[in-house]
Amino acid sequence: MKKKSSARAITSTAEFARYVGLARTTVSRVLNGQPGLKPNTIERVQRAMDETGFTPNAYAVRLKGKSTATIGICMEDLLTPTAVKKLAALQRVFRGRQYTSLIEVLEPGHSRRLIRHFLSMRVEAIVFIGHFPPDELVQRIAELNAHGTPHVVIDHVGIPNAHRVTLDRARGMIDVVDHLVARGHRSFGLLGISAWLHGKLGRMHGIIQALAKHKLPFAQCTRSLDHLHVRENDFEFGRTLAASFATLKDRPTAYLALNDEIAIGAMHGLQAAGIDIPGEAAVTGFNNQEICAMTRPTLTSVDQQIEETIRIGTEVVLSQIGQPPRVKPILRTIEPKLIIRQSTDARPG
Amino acid sequence: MKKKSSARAITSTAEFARYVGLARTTVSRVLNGQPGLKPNTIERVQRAMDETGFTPNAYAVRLKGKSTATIGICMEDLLTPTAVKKLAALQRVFRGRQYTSLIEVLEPGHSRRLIRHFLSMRVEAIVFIGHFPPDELVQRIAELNAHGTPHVVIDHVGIPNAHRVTLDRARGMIDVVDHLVARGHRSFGLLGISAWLHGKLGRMHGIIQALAKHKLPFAQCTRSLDHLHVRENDFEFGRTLAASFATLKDRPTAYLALNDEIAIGAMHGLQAAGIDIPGEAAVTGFNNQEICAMTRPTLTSVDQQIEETIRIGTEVVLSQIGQPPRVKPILRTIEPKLIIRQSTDARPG
DNA sequence: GACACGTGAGGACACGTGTCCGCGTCAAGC
DNA sequence: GCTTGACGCGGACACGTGTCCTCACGTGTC
Repeated sequence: MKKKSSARAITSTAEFARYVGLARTTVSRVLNGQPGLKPNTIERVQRAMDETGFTPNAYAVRLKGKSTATIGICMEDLLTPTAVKKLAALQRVFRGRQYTSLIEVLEPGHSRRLIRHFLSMRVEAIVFIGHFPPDELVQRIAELNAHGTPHVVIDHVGIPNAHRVTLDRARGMIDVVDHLVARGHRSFGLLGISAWLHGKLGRMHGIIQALAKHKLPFAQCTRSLDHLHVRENDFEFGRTLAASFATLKDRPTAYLALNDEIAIGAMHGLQAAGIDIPGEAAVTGFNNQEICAMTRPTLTSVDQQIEETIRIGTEVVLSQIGQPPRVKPILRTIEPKLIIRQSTDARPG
Repeated sequence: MKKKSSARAITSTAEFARYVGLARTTVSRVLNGQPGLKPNTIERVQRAMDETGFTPNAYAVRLKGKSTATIGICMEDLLTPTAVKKLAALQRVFRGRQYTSLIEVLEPGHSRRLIRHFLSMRVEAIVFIGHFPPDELVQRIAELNAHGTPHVVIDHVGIPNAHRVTLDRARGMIDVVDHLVARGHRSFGLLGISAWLHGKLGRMHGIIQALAKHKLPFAQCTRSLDHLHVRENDFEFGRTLAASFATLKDRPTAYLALNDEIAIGAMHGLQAAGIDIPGEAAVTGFNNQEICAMTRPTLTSVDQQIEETIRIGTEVVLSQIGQPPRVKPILRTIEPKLIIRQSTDARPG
C-alpha cells in the first residue's frame, strides 16, 4: 500500500534480509516454513514481503535441487474445442496436485526442439494432447523412454511404444449403430469415416462389428462419398458431402459423421435439398460439443468423457514419476457415451 | 538411435564434457555459439548431444542472469472460444519473437498468489485475458506498476490504471443498428445487453448513439426482458428470453444479443414459436464465432478482430520492456467488424 | 630456431538459494 | 550466579551455468 516510491525491486534474499533487518538464513527459514521461529519474526517477514513485493528467484530455488514440480503439456493446437477442454481439465488437475504446467504448441517438424525445451526446464513428465505426425512422435517417445522422463499420450493412434489413454471409438460407433437400427434404419451414409486409420479401437471397426451383430451386410448397407470432395473434416466438407448424397436415387436414411462439424454441415446440406431431419434422414456427430445443443434439430452425438480421460491420464503419468521405467507401454481405454438428441429421434420413411 | 542402455541421464555440462572428452568451458562455448572453435569439435558436441539427449539446465542458465525471455499470460478460463483464440494468437506471436509463454488460469481470490508465481519466475511482462474481479485486478496492476513489471490487459473494462487494449463495442453496435435500420427495422429487443457495464466503449452507448442518429427515440424503440430470467449469458438464457418476447403483442422485429450463444438460443426460441427468421424477425450475435456459420439461418455477428487485438496487445506490452515505467496508462481501441449473414437478410414483414 | 597464431585445458568467480553448523544473546528457572 | 533453552547470526558449501583469464600444445611461417 505504502507505494514507497520503490527505487527498484529487491531481487535477492540477501538484499531483502537487509531490508527486514534479519539474517539471510533466518529469512530463508521463514520462507520455507521451518520450525523454531518466533511468531513476531515470521510476521515481520510477511509484512516486508507485502511492502516490497519481493519473491524468491524460482530459478535459484529449483537449481538447488528442489523438485521442479512442473509438467510439460504438448498441444497440437489451441483451436479445436475438445483439445482445449482437455487442456483446461488437465491444468486444473495438476494445479490441484501442486504441479505447474508448462504449455507449448508443437509445430510439425519442431518436436525435437520442443522436447529439448521441456527437458531443459527439467519437467517431471510430459503429456501429449492432439494428433501429431506419427513417426515424429514415435521417435520422441523413444527418446523420452531412453531419457527416463515419464509421459502419456492422450487419445492418439499409431504410437505403439507410448503410454496412452485412448477413447474406444469402436464402442461409440457400436452404440450409434445400435441406436439407429433400433429406430429402423438399415442404410447408412458415412461422412469422413474411412478405414485407413485406427485399429480395433477405430470407428470403422465398431461399425462393422455392430452391423454384423444385426445381420446387416456392410457392403450393401453403407455408402461413402468422401472421395468426391476435398477432405477438410469441417462444416463445408459435411455440407458438400450431403449435397452429393441428396442427389442419389436410393440415398441412405442415416448419416454417421466423423465429428460434429461435419454432421452439422451435413444437416445444412440435406435441409437445403428439402430433406427433413429427422423425418427423412437421421444424422449423428461425434465429440458432443456444446454446439450440438444449438442446432436445428439438436444433434445426437458421442461424448468423449473428457473429464474421465484426463483423470485417467494424470493417473497414468503421475504414477510413473519417481518409479523405474516401465518396460511395457500402458494402455487405458475410455468408454464414450452416446447422447441422443432430436436429429435421430424419428423412424425413417 | 543407439539406445546406449543409458544408465541414467546426464545432468550437467561437467558430466557431459567428460563424456565428450572435452573441457567444460569448451562445451559451454559450443553451446553458446561462440567463435574460435574447430568445426570438428562442434560436430563432436552435437553428436554427443544427440546420443545422450543432454540439455543444459535452464534454471542454471537463467540464474546466471541471462534474460528469462518469458511472458506470463493470465487467463480467466480456457472454456470460452474467444478467450482461447486470443491465447492461441498470443502464444504464436510470442513464440515468433523468441519468448516463452507461461500460461496460468486465475481462480478468483488467488490472484496475488498467481502474480507472485509469475514474478518468482521472473517473467518480463504479464498479459491478462478475460474478465476478472475488477477490484482484485486493479490491486494487482498497482503492484505490478510499483514493481516495474510491464503488463497489458486485453479487453477488460473498469481498470483505469492499466495499460489496455479494448474492443470498441459501441462502434460494433452502431454498425449493427445502422444495418438493421437500413433493412427497415424500427423496434429492437435487447438480449442480455444492459447499461450497468462499460463506459463510452460499451454496447449500450453505441446503441443509444446510433438510434439518436436515426432520430429514433431510445425508450420507445427498445425493449429488454432480461429481468424475467436468470442471467447466464448462454444458449438457454437466449432461448427463454425469446420465448418471452414471442408472447408479446407488439414484439420487436429485430433482436440484438450480447453474444452468439444468446443469439442462437433466441433464434431457437423464436423459431419454436413459429416465427420465421429473418422474414419476421432479425437476430444479431456478437463475437463471430465459427458457430455463426453453422446455424439455420446463419447468424449475423460482430467480429472481434482478434488477430489485430493481439498484435496491438503484444506491441503495447513488449514496448514497455526495458523502458522506464509509463506514468499514464496506455489505451488502444480496436474497431470490430460487422459480418452480415442470413439472420438479418430480409426486410421486416 | 624463433615467432605468431589457432585451439583447447583448466582455474576462478558470480548468480540466488537451501541447509548445516558453530557461536552468540537473552530470558527464564533453579 | 549458574544452567538451560529458545532464538537468531553469520560463515560455509553446493547446485549448474556463462565468462574471463592464464597457460599449454601444436602447426605453419619467416
